[in-house]
Amino acid sequence: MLEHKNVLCSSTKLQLKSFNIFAVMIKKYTIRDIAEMAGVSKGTVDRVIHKRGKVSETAAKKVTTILKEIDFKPNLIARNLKTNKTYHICVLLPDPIKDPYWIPCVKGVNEVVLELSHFGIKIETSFFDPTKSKSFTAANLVIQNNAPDAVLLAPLFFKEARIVMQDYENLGIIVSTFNNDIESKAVKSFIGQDLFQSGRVAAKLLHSVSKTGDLAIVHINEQYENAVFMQEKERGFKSFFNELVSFNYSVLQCKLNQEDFELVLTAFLKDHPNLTSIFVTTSKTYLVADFLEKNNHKTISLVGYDLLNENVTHLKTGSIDFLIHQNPKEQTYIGLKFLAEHLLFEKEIPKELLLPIDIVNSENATPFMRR
Amino acid sequence: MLEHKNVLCSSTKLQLKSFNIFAVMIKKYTIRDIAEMAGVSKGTVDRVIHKRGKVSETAAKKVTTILKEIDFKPNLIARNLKTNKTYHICVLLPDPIKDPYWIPCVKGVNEVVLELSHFGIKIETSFFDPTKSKSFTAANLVIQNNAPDAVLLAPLFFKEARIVMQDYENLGIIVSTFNNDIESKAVKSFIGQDLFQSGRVAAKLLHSVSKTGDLAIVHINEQYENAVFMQEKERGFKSFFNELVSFNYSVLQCKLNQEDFELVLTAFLKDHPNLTSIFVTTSKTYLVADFLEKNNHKTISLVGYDLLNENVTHLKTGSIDFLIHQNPKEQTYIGLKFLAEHLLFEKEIPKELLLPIDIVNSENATPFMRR
DNA sequence: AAACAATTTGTGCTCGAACACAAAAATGTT
DNA sequence: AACATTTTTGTGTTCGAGCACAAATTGTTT
Repeated sequence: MLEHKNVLCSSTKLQLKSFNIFAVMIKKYTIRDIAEMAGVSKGTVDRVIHKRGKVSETAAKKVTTILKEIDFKPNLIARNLKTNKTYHICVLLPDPIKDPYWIPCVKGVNEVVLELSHFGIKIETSFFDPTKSKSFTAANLVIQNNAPDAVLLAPLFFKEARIVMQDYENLGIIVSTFNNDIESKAVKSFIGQDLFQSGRVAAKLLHSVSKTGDLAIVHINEQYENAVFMQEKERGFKSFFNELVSFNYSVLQCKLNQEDFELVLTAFLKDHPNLTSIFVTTSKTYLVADFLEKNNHKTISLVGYDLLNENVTHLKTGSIDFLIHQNPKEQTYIGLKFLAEHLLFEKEIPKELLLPIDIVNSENATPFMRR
Repeated sequence: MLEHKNVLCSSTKLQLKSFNIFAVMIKKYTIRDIAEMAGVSKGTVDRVIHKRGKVSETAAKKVTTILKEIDFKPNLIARNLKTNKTYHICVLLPDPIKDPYWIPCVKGVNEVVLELSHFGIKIETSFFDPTKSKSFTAANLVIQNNAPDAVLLAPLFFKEARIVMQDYENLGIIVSTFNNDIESKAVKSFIGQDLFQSGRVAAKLLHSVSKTGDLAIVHINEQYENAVFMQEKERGFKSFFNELVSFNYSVLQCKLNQEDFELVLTAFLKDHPNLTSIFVTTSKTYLVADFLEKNNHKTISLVGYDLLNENVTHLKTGSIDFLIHQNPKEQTYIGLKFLAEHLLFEKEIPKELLLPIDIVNSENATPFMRR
């Protein structure tokens, strides 16, 4: 049924000489066709295709030859109609109430649900507390008891996630991850961004905004979640300036918590009067922006992460220069769709898909948020 | 078959109390079910659904009531299997040999072809000369003679496109456009970017790189193609600086052709020694970058369009500061997929979809190009 | 060679919607 | 009332793959 003709027109002259580059008019073979060609019944062909055995060697050989020869692709529509099977996928997300970064993921899930509504796909979403690794482990236990066909999750806790992955593998449950790569061969697929490169993007942005003065990398709430992943961004950020010839300013580091925030940051800024740029490695960028705005540090450039409403507000008033969009919705959408299509149509899932690192300023924020 | 359960866990305590927010376990009704419920035969139900007539008022009413009550959705898999119809879509692109900007579009088309390979969709691509409006018109004539079910095209020539659209409408052929919006109600759908906003993004980028000095908008090869669309970018660009309080530099304009390029640009730069920023409104940005590099104008910031290899090279050497990615591949992909899903599954197509305006610097270019 | 078991092969029904055609009911004509 | 005509309704087959079960073939034992 797949047909794709490519017609080129030699457009130097007005007259259109259209000819085919490749005219794929693939004859659609059915199991019955193959049966006839091989001189057997469709039952036999079916047995060969599904390796159900109970086929004599001679018959098997005849059928396999023809199968290969014509590159037989079964009609998935018909298969789907017959089997009428419902696949079960669980999605595990950090609770969006605790961290609004994850809100768009729910939308991504819903989009897949809508798109695949004619097919037998049951999707169940559950949440864990992004500040508590035990909540993550417990949530995975619940899912494992549900025995779904596949799972999509954001493995916020590196160590715990790697352990949990083993259980899934033993249970024969396919797992895809997104947002954070835990580099486990037990995961089928990872959808996310290159965090090292993401740090380099931030570095380049700050460097193009201001060429002089010291820079600071700010980590917020590093004790929970994401520690490994923040470091990756830091490494990328530093690598950019290391490669920069004739760069003679400092790249500093500053760790903040939401509790002692103001105190520590005030002290830090006092210690480093030459500071012109700040890179915040999390979506909590607005906290720093709030602070800079209140304390009238208008000259400091700021780059951070994610299109939370608070961040975008600061982007528009100018207290944040750029945001890097990690596109959690798209990550979820793609990860889930891959799983569904794998179950339904036996599509191959890429081991890793790195999405583009989106740069956002005051003028292009809206369409990203609307999507 | 559509099922989506949402399980929330009150994650303040470790114990997971999971409960359903909405458990959509939609009972899948078949035509036969409805027939039974209405006390008629499946043939009658079928006639009602397809408005084939030949049904008594009483029977029709009974069926319609139930149909509405349970919000009946026919099994599209079964329908597709039965009808076994092949839909025909034509894609018309500017010849990528004449303008490499369009190369990614072909990849976008191929992706749809692959994804929908199990369904009856025949896609035919043809090209026209982007420098000759007559070539565009002629190509559309060829397509109209082919009588496809739907057409996706990039209407580079505003006036000619609006005329051609009428013919399609009269022939009952669905047309979607991408890249350029010709604002005709004869087109089913437009996929693209907000060009006005795109100009504003460029303005903001140049403003964050250098706060002082005059700026120039450079149009290249305006006589062919795109004139209307370049102006839209210009308007956006200017609007940004008009809104900027205490901005007292000039926003100049400069029109170039590939023939007299060096001469005119040399003269222009001599005339405006305070120039610090250039905005090129087309993918030919590399021409300006080449010039600036050769003539040692290192201090001038440059923002332009599209991830052509030549442009990206300049991005990495630093002679282009930012590129705006118009994402032609994604535009084609989405436009085509919408059409296919509309034909196959009667999905609604949005009248307009504006994709995000992607900002690209030296550090995030690669993943955009790989996709 | 008959009787039986084991293996191989073929047939026919199913999934749900579409549609052709046959059957039945309603209406019209004499 | 008898028959023709039109309108309405019901039945059965099809699409292609999957699978249960029946039929046919081969092999083994006495």
